[in-house]
Amino acid sequence: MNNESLKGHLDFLLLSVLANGAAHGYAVIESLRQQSGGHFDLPEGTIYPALHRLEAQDLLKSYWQENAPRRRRVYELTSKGQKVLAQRREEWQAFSKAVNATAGI
Amino acid sequence: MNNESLKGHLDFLLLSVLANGAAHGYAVIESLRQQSGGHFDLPEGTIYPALHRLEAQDLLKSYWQENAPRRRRVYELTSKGQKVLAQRREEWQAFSKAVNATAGI
DNA sequence: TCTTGACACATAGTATTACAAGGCTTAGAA
DNA sequence: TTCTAAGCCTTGTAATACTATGTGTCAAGA
Repeated sequence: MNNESLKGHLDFLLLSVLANGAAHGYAVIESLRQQSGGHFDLPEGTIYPALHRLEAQDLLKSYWQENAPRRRRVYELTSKGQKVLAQRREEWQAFSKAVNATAGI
Repeated sequence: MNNESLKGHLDFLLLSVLANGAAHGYAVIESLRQQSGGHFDLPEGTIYPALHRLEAQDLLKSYWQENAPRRRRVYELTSKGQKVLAQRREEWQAFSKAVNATAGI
């Protein structure tokens, strides 16, 4: 939420959300909020730069959606993004397991 | 490890380790390595500043250990530190639960 | 003896990051 | 018309873990 705990995990979350299907930035924010049970209510200044970063790393590709009531840039996973997502998933599980073990949980 | 995933969680780990008993910096590094199954092998440049930070926040107190073969600064939890640890523990559990829910784990 | 490595502490500087704060546009409701 | 939500963007900032480097002690081996 309002602390530093998200750092280093945001990319994993974004890739996870987009693994459910292509979506534009505002929808990603919505999905994050809903799927996390309201825990991740992230500002646009967090999401948009992160999406740009992931696209620059070839983990996402994007296009302007035509025939939409408002202009929307839609993002979707690349094949590289899918591989990296699988990797990030394992890293997250190893990380959380290690934290739990250290904390006696 | 070598990425940013630790950010915001290191304090929780340090408090957790010291909840098992007072220890000096080098021993904290050892405990972190062992309790995490080798996952957290953190350099001294990470640990010492973090311990100082926690002490500055009154979550730890420290003293130079006398009659030791080498000079050691021993850290232990304050009562405030214990309370904050319990709080951090809940935050971690809520956070990891939210990540898992978002990622479909 | 000399050297290597483990033990033990410390700090200055760096890169990365999430976020705050602001700005822009458009559609639909009040 | 006015307002709000949708939708995108960027600049600057604070916090953080880490790299690199320095200090010194001690034990063991070459």
